[in-house]
This record gives sequence, C-alpha cells and structure tokens, in this order.
Amino acid sequence: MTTKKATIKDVAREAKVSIASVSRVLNGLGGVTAETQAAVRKAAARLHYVPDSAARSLITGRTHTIGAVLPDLYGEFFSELIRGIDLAARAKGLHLLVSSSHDGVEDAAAAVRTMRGRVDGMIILSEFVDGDFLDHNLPSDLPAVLLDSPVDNPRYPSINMDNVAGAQAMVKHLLDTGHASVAFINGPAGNYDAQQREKGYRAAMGQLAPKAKLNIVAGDFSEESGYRAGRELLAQAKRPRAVFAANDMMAVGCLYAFKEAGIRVPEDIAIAGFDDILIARYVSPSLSTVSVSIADLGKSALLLLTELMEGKGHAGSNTRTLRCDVVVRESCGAHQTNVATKHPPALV
Amino acid sequence: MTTKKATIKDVAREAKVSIASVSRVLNGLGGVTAETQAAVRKAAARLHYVPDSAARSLITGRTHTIGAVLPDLYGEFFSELIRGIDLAARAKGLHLLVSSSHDGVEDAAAAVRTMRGRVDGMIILSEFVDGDFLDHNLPSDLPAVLLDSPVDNPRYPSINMDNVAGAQAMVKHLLDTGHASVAFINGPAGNYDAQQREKGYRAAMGQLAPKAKLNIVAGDFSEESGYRAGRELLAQAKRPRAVFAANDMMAVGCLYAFKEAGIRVPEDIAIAGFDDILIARYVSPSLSTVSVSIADLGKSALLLLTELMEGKGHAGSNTRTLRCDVVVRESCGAHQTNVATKHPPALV
DNA sequence: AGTTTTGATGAAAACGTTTACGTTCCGCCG
DNA sequence: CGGCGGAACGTAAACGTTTTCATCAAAACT
Repeated sequence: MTTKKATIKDVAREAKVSIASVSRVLNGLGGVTAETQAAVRKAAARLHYVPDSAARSLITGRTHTIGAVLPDLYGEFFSELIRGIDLAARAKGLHLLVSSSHDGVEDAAAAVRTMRGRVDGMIILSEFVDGDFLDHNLPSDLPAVLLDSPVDNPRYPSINMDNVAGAQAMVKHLLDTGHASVAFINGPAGNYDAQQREKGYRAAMGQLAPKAKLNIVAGDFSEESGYRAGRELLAQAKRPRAVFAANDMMAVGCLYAFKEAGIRVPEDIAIAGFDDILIARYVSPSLSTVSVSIADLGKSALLLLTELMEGKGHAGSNTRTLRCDVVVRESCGAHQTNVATKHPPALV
Repeated sequence: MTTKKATIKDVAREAKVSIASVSRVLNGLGGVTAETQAAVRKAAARLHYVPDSAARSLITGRTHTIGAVLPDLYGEFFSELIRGIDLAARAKGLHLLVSSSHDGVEDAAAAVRTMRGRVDGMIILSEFVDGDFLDHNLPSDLPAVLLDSPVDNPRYPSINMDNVAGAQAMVKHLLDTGHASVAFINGPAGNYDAQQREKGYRAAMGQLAPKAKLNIVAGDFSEESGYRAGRELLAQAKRPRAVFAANDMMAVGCLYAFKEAGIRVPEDIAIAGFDDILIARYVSPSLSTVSVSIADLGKSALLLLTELMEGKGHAGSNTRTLRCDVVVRESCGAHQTNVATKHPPALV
C-alpha cells in the first residue's frame, strides 16, 4: 500500500512515544497505560506496520519456524504427514519450512545444514539419519525429533508407528479367520519399517502357529515386486492360504498376479497389506490392511518437538509409538459384505 | 559441536583478518588475496561457522525463502505440487515455507500476512483470493504468482491448467469413440476448475454434436455426489451413452452407482474423469481421464516467481497455461486391452 | 512533610551481518 | 623522485528489533 514499509520508529513517531513502548504494546508485555496502548495500536494500524521478522529473530534468537526434512515420499503419506505437522504448527503459531525429496545422504545433510539458523527445531524423516549423521550435521542445541527411525539417541526422541504390533495383529487376524498358512512379502532389506513388520510377522507366527513353517519372499515395496512375489508364491509346492504383504502397493501387485493366474481372492487365497493407502479401498476385492493415522504421526512429532523447544524435554521415555489398526475389507475373507448392494466407500 | 555458535567475528579473529574480509571471502566478492581467502576458509571450517540468516536478511532485505499458501487439498495433488515447487526451489537455492489447509478467507489472509517479511515471494493457490484480497493482504512489493485462479491482475501472473482444452479433448474423444450422447457431471458451483471444465464440455458439444442436447447434472467433486449423479443419470428417460465427470472422484462414485445397478462399463455406458488421480488406474474398469502434470505446475509457478523476483517481471503475457492430456483406459471403451493377461499397471 | 515504593516511559546497547568509505601499501608513470 | 592509481584490507555505519537500565512522576507509606 504505502511506498515504504513502516518500521517501529515510524510507529513510535506517529504515536508520539518511544520505540520501547511500541515494542511493549505490540508484544503485550504490559507496563503501558491504556492510552498509550491505544495510540500505538492506532498508529500501527494506520501505517500497516508489520514487525520485521528478521530483526526480531536476530535479537531474540528465535525464528518461530520449524523445519521438516523428508525423503522423496509416496504421495499420500507425504501429504498427510505435512498436513498433520502444519495444522499442529499453526495452532502453536509456528511456521513450517519444508525440504523434501532427498534421495541421498549428502542431499539430506545439505538440507539439514541449510536450515541451520532458520528454524527453532526440526522434524526429520530419513532413512539416512543415524547417530553419526546427527552429530555431524545438527547443531547440538537444536531440538529435533526423528520420525520412523531406529536411532535410539537420548538427545533425539523419535516417534514410530507400531509396525510390529500392527503386523502381529494382522497375522493374528488372518490366522483367526481360518487361514492356516500365512506367507509374508518382505520390504527392502535396509528399511526399518520393513524390518519391524517382518518382526511382527515372525512373532505372531511363532506364538500362534508355532508348527507352521515361515514363508517369507522378497520384495522392495514396489507394486512390481509384489507382482513377482505373487507369482513366486503361486509356484510353491504348497500354496499358502493367505499372504501378508509388508505394504499395500505390494499387496496390490500380488493381487494382480493372482488375478492373472485365475486365483480367486479371498476364496482361494487371502491377501492383506500395510499402510491403508487410498487405493486399498478401491481395488477389487478391496484390500484388508493395517492403518496408521499419518496425520497424527505428524501432529505428535510437532507436539513432542515443541515440548523439547520449551525445555520440557526428556528424562526417560524419549521415544513414542503410534498405534496401528487392522482394517478388515474384502481381500482377507472375513468381511461381511452384501455383494448385491455395494455402496460407494466412505468419502475421503 | 562447539558450545557457542561462532559468529563472523570469531572467524575474523581466528583468521587474523577483519570481519569485512571474512564476509568478502564467504560471499565470493573478490578483492582478497588467495592467502587470506584460504585462511578465512580454514578458520570458518574449523569453527563450523554458519552465517546467521536472520542478520543477513536484516541487512540485505532478502530471505531466500518463498512461501506457498495452499488450501486443504486433496492428497495427491498437494504432494505433487509441493514436490514440483520444492525441487525447483532447491535448484535455485531457495527455501520453501508452506502453509496449507486453509478453509476460509480469514484463514488464508492470516497465512499470507504472517508470511510477510519472511519470504521473498509467494505462490498462492486458494479459491478465496481475488483482486481485493491481494490488495488488502499483500505488500505491494512482494512478488506473487497465483495458481489455478481466475484473477487477471497484471500485477499477479497466474498459471492455470488448461481445463477447457482438456475437457474439450476428452469430450471429443468420447464422441469419436462412438458414444453419441455425452452427459456431464459438474463440480461445485463456485469452483473455477469446474467452471472451466464445464465450458470445455459445452464448447466441444456445441462444435462436434450441435444437435445433441446438453445433459448436465450437479455434483460437488465428492465421490458421493458422483454416486448420486450416476443414479440420477440412470433414472433419465434416455440414458446417455457416456458420462464425463468433472473430476475423478465423482467418476468413481458414478462407476459404483452403475455397478450397483448392473450397468456394464464401458459396454453400456462409458465413463471418464478429470485429474488422473492415482486411484484412476486401480478401479475396475480402470478410469479414462484427463491428466495434468501437477509437479510441472508447481515448477512453472516457481520459475515464474523467480523471474518476477529478479525483476524480469514484464508486461504482457502474465498468465500461463499448462497442457492437459487425455489418458485412455478401459472405462471409455476405446482401450485396447488384452483382458486375459492383465499386467500390473505401471509403477507409480 | 519527607521518604520510599511503584509504575510508566525513554535512551541506548546489543544481536550478526553487509557494505560504503577510508586507509595503507605498492608499483608505475611522468 | 614525487605523485597517482589501484588493490587489499579495515573501520564503522546501518538494518529493525528487544531488552536492560535509568529516569521521573505520582502514589503510598512513615
């Protein structure tokens, strides 16, 4: 509107007070009479004054911004996560600086470094971070919380979804539904989530079907690898009665392999996935899966981070876990569905 | 690592030069001998010096950050858009400040205002912005580009996807495939995209099937509204041969309505959508749709914004358009598919 | 009435940079 | 040999805040 942006001095002059008083009024510090307060507010409004955040940060040392560094993530997961973080951040009056799509250690390190000084805290989700990474790239005084990470460093709390309990629950459900043999399609070797889910599978099998042989085939989270895994399973001498894939995309790939081979799902073989991606609802048969509220994950991360920033940090439980829920749909054979009147799924 | 963060003074002392020289070296301004340069670099490295961005912004007036304010968007669209922007921004050495999930004018206005001073430019996607909004909430000297907006203000260039051409092409395709009558499921009344797509539908029909009567039913972009629209269409005296929904979710809803009624797709009625969301590939029959590279949209927006920021903001063509492509799948009846060997869809 | 307490206010320092301007030194030309 | 130009470098001002401290008046005590 005006040609030059107004500074605190302009406001002070306009209101006939000192800049100190302006600062006090605008920051609600008290120690000002109602009249000066009114005068300052009026002047500020008239001049469209907005405090310069750079100057403010310089002196206070706070940016009121938190940074999120994320890998090149699968769409839905990404957007839900950001939404959760963003919403919680806004509620706390914080801004969100995002840096995503990192596909290498160096890339992630650069991202973390360039955020230095621009943020009051960080939320990091990256397969590349470990203790060393943090020590080398994070200023020691910068609060950070890790997402979905195996790192157990007391300085950096982490939030994980409860992969093992979720996987365990799903395997239990499959066994309970009457499928005696359950095979598992694994994720990429180095992936933490995959490892945890496999652990859950092993645990459930060991506990509930101790005499059954474990049946684990390789995969890499891609739909195509699920397809290949599906064919591999079909080629086995004794076909499993159910397949539990470490993520939904592989489950879908597997589903296509079965369809192609004329195998009926769930009548001949049941299938279940993990993640509850949007697609799971729309493939046919709709996919039973394990769901985790990703937005909640983001929200929890931010809340934990703000606690850290406010110094309420730590002591004890510095790692939190988010519950996972089994979502029963058609593909596992336990769904009560009136096939005749198939209503549209819930709105997204 | 070190207990206190190093400032430029520390580096100067360590390198036995003045702070001015340190600044010159680190900013590559020249006017320094190779020796001092080396000394400074060594000192900076030893101290793990990182320039304070707040102080830098304060004096230079630049933040090297661009802001994106977005509505509470559909997942996939959102993540793709952010990815496009983020990638392009990083390539230009810019940071990305995100504020999403705004569901009201006041909300969006607040977001824009609080970004003031924190960013060098903004990318705005919001149904609430119009000329007034911008004049009231944007500092006049802050470059901004609008996404998918009807605003035609010379001060704010905008980038739109070519909704009308895309819709036109899809209708043409449906007609060419032999479906004589094409109905249209509209989007929410106030929505710009919806309006443009309707416009494309009208244009194509008027041009290619001038004697056919227009058949437009209401919808609001939700899956459920698509379902209702589908039932409405089935109840018509003379059923259309093809349905073109203003977005994919409605097309999916419509598909379910047809399935429920025992209508075969595409044999009895063809269906097409708009957006090419991930699901489109996975419903059965897979959904023909109009695709636009959302990441490109984000990238273009950022590139345009940086041009503006560098002062290359020229008069004339201040609004750009992004091409849309018809994606032919099974639901429109023109797809050559070997149903016997249905391969898994392309990886995402 | 004199003294202390209280509360509002302003002056000025500090935050860590960039940059305009001086200073110094050296080599070169006249 | 004296002056001059330019390169290298340093000094200090400026950016717009917050915050400490001093000041001062008025109210509250003795």
